[in-house]
Amino acid sequence: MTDDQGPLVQIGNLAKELSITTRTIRYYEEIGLMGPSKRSCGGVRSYNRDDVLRIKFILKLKELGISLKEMLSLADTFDTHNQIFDTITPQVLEILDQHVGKVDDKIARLSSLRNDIVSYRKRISDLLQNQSSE
Amino acid sequence: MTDDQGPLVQIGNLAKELSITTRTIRYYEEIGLMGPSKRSCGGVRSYNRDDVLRIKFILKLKELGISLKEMLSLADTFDTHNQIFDTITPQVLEILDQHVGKVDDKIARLSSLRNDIVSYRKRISDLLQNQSSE
DNA sequence: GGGTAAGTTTACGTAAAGGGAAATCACATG
DNA sequence: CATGTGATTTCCCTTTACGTAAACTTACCC
Repeated sequence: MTDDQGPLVQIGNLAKELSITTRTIRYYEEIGLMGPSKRSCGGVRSYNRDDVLRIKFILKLKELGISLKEMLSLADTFDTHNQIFDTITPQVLEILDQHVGKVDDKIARLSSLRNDIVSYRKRISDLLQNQSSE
Repeated sequence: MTDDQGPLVQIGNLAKELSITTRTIRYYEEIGLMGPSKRSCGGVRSYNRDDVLRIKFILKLKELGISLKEMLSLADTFDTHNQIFDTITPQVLEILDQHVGKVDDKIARLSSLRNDIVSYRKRISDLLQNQSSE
């Protein structure tokens, strides 16, 4: 195990690099998504390459619509094993699959909603026609 | 104009009839979607046929995914004219059209999201395959 | 040693659409 | 009259993912 995990970066620069705010990073730590970050003597947070990978992974899942809460249920597995792409992946695959299902549901609901709107629109529109011809 | 708008109904019965809670009805009044309801001497709300129609209309729009805020922008027109299906409909049609557009957008975004998830899933899955064969 | 940029914690605020509880009031009936 | 049921107002609570402010400390530069 190497304690030297590459260059350390501070929260501000990391946030800038990832186009998020420092608040977001601290929040992820706050809710337990990140585990306590290493601090310098003065208490300033610093992040190594693995930490950065982890945040990027979180952001990726978020982008795919996975909620932070859902990620938290994965966090345990995250933490028992430091290796992200080993023990974690099967569970992630499962979550992703579930999520595809959810997305499909949403799409179906929206399509049906679209039909409802269009047919309701037609009803109103017809009503308007009849009124103006009276 | 007839002041006699049919039978008056109280909030509890109305709520039951529409399968919503009394809180919801009061809430719609609270945010200005309904206008102040007529009160009996004691201050008890009562609703006539037009009020009921209006709430039903609101619920219908809500079912179609129109937010209460969007409805509020219509509320002015609602209020200047008592006739719902006369002056109001063109605006409603417009909102509905906009809404179909929004729904289409959402569907498109979800479809693209679906692709992202599936391809990300594949990447992880491949990674897992390679690792286990090493 | 002074200035200031960036870090820290703590804690409250936000949007949406109401839910739920408390305390008081209205109305009908035995 | 007492009681029970339903209505009334008012206020805080909920969820999600942070934003924002206050008050303070650290880090860095000249």
